[in-house]
Formats: sequence, C-alpha cells, structure tokens
Amino acid sequence: MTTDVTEAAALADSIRSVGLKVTEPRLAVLDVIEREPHIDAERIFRSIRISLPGTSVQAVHGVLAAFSQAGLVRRIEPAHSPALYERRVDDNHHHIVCSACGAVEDVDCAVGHSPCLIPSSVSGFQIQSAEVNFWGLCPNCQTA
Amino acid sequence: MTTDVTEAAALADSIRSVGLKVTEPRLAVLDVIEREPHIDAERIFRSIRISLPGTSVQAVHGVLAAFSQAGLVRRIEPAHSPALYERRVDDNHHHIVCSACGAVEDVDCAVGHSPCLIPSSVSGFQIQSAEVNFWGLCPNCQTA
DNA sequence: CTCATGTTTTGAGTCATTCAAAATACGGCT
DNA sequence: AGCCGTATTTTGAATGACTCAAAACATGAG
Repeated sequence: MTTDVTEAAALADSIRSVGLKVTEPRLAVLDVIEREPHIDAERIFRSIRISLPGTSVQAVHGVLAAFSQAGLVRRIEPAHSPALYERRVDDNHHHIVCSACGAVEDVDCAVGHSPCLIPSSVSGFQIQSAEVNFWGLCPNCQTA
Repeated sequence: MTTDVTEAAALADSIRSVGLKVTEPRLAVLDVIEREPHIDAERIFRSIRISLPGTSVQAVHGVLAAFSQAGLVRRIEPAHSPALYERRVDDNHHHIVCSACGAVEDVDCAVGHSPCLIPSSVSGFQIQSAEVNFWGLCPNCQTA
C-alpha cells in the first residue's frame, strides 16, 4: 500500500525530469496513477486524502492538469465517464471499456503500429492522432 | 431554411417508425440534426427557438435522449466537447475532429469494414463496438 | 539560508446534463 | 369529429466534473 523510498525517488525523478517541482500532492497523485491506471480525479483524491488530509479535489485537478500538459500522464475521456489518467504515455495504445461496469483495460492495435489509423478520406484534414475505444463486456459482467 | 411539406412528412415518418409520438419539438430537432450533423444540444436549441419560442434546452435534451435510445440518432462524445448528434446511425463510421476549431467530419475506416477493430488481446472482453476519433487540423486551420 | 516563483489551498463559479413535478398535447378510440 | 389516457414538454431546481481567481504556502536556485 505504501511506497518505499526508492520508489518515491523514482517518482520524484520523473516529476523533475519534465521540469516540474516535486511536492507531496504530486508524488501522491503519481503514485496512485502508477498503482491503479485508468483512475479518475475523484478516486485519486479519495486515495490520497488519507495520507494528505489537507488536499482537495481541485488540487488533484491542478496536479493532473500539470502532469498532462507536461506529458507525464495521459488523459483519456471515454464516453459516459469522467476523465481517466494513466502513465503509459509514449506508445499509442487504445482502450477497451466494459459497458456494464466501466472497467478499463489497455489494448494494442491488432494490425501493427497504426495501420487502420490512416482513414481513406480525410476531407483535407491533417491528421495528428487517433483515439480508439472499444466497448464490450468484461469477463465478470459476461457471466452476470 | 424552412422545411417543406414532404420533408416534414418524412421526418414525421422516421419518428413514428421507432414508436415515438410526433411532436413539434421532435420534428424541429430532427430537422436541425439532418441539416447540420455533429451539432450539440445548445446549438440545436438556439436553432429551433426561433420557430418554437416556448422551448428550453432541457426539452432538447429530452428529445435527444428519446431519439438516441430509439436509435433514431447517434450520440458521439469527443473529448473536450459536449455531446454531438448525427443521423447516420446504422453504418459504423468514425469521425475526425479539428483540434483547433472543433469542426467534425465523417470518416469511413480505410481498411474495409472493421478490420483493425479486432484488437490482438482483449483481456477476455466480449467486444460490442468500437469508437474511433481522429484529431487533426481542418483545411481552414492549416493555413491560419 | 533566503527569496522569487511555482504550487496548493480555499472558495466560488461554470458548463453540460439530469431529475422531478406540474402542465400540456398526441393519437387511439368511440 | 371529439374525448381521454398516456407520452411528452415545460418549468425549476440540482448534480457532476471541472475551471477560475486570489491568498497562503513551499520548493529549490542562488
């Protein structure tokens, strides 16, 4: 549950490496995201408030905004869900969401790197990125 | 700007065909979505309030909820945008959004019907649908 | 150790949407 | 053609997720 010293140092290093100051709230937030990917701001807040009694949800949003902008975490926004955050940031992977319980898992695209991500007609658009979300039932919800 | 009689009748028919009652607000909303796809609730409201002075945004949301549930319109929720509505509902097409101005265009997947939409590993999920959003710059925003 | 600047706190406000109760209108039936 | 039950809209309030702003505070460069 608790982070050991070397782990904390690693987190601090990643924060410093993107040019941000290392603070308690930032360490705590990054730690939670690392431990539980695809988590939303509210749940991050509930997770860190035990060790950081003075924190607020707004503070968490502030930290997350800084992290996202710095490229330290990725923010995903599946339909019908608040924004979720994860640390896998450099590979363009996608997600599968359980339409029943909301569980989220990472998915690598089947056809290689980004093949079907070059659509036939783009109406003159200059494509920058693609976002793919699968919807389905997770193993648990299939039986229930 | 105004809908002629046969057009109105066609709209009424599609509404009836999904088992919903035909009302002024519903006709107006469906008409606007047909005329301007990828429009949000607020803009639909502003568009119909001229001919329907008594309407409210909540009413529009009500109509849209009924339409979506009945499968008459499709609701899409791109990141950083309110929900958008469109009438193309039976083909699984995707969208490209301008990251500068928010313009949205339809996109058919390049590799056929839904090829890369079968991811390699699905963690035991039973896939129901896939949602693909491209992000880029529209022709206008490329020059500016 | 000190201080400027970056962060967090605190509190309020916004946007998109939903909920609930009362008023109203659609359309099947006579 | 008119009536009535029920679906729909109106009206008003409330929610969830997030943003904004000012004041208090902490980090880390010097």
